Amino acid sequence: MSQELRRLPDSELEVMQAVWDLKPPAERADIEAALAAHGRSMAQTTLLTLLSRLAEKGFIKIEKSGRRSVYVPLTDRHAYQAAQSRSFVDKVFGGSISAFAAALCDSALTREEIDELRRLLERDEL
Amino acid sequence: MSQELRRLPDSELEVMQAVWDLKPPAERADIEAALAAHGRSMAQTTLLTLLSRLAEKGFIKIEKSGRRSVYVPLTDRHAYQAAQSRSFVDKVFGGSISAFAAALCDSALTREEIDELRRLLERDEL
DNA sequence: ATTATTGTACTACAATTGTAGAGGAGTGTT
DNA sequence: AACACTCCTCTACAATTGTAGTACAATAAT
Repeated sequence: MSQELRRLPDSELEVMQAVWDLKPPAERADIEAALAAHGRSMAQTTLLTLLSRLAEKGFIKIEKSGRRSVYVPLTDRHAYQAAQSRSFVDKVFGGSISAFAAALCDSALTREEIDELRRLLERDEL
Repeated sequence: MSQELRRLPDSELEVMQAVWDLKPPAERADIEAALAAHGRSMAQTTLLTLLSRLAEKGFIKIEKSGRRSVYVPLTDRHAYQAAQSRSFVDKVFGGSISAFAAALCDSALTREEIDELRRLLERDEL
């Protein structure tokens, strides 16, 4: 399964998010559009470089579909998010949940977001 | 105040955490010990390099105290934690609190930690 | 004084990250 | 067929990051 799910650098993560957002047989143009929709633009070759790095890291698989290539995610977004969340709390808060909670309340999240988070955590608790 | 509080690379963050942990006139040996206490060891010169990088980035100030140098934090740990939390939720969850909550419940935190977090958020909500 | 020890500043270097140009292989156009 | 347009693979390169050796200054030990 998820051997390590190492942290992806910002640019690669942005591309990966686009790949996860799209329905699997995603082509370069689709990914480009998805990124653009988020106000993120880069040279085509830059995007292709990032995609090959993601493939090297085992996050996606690049399949040849004639001339074109299609990019298929090999990792689970939720698994990645969970792993990174754990590692984030450990690295930034030394694993302290109370410090984490304090930061969220402090200024990381708005009051509305905190309310929402609390509600969601309660619901999931059932 | 907090101009940007850019994300620190892992190694620098570990050192910064040690500096934050110690009472302000921290000497290299203290920081070294604090790191060791967390099972983290590195060559003295490596530590010094990281400290100067932290100084370059404005996170600490290096003061000469005779032969020795003392390392003083210039940034607030809580501000850093809050800023990084916000940026983490944005980058990893696209700003979605519900996705964030799901990840925490999923496997990022243990059930006990989730309980604790929920309790803390509720209390802070008052 | 002479030498050993300590503490820090510099220099070094490979790996990673962000970005993109150059160039070759198909495809569509005329 | 010849040219233009696409798309992708390679190569490139500066900045950042992780780590540490060298070298020099000051202090302590003999």
